Amino acid sequence: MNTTEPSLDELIWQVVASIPAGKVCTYGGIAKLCGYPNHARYVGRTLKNLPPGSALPWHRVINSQGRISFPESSDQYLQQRQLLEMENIIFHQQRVRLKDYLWLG
DNA sequence: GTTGTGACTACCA
DNA sequence: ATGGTAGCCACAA
Repeated sequence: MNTTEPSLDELIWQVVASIPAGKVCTYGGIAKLCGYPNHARYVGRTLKNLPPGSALPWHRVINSQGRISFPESSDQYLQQRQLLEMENIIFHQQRVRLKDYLWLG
């Protein structure tokens, strides 16, 4: 039997893909929208497993503190921050104001 | 089966 | 604000 039911990964991809430019969502927020409120870490793992050339706007996913979940010294941090700033998202020190940019679905 | 780990979060001092 | 901690759950070794 081939269940046409989408896997959790596919669900996550779909939700992430629907985050509008200039907005962000948290890992927990993605999980919640997928119907799995306690799977924030799974969202992170799914994004980590994305192929390099993926068209998914993975950079619009940040943590609940409004911070990028990479060490500040890493290339990944810089890349994600740059992509977000390119969408007119403003960083105050090392964080963005979720109040201004959070996408609620 | 157990253990350690992680692109997480909420809570508390 | 900042740092520590417990809870969380799928996965790899």
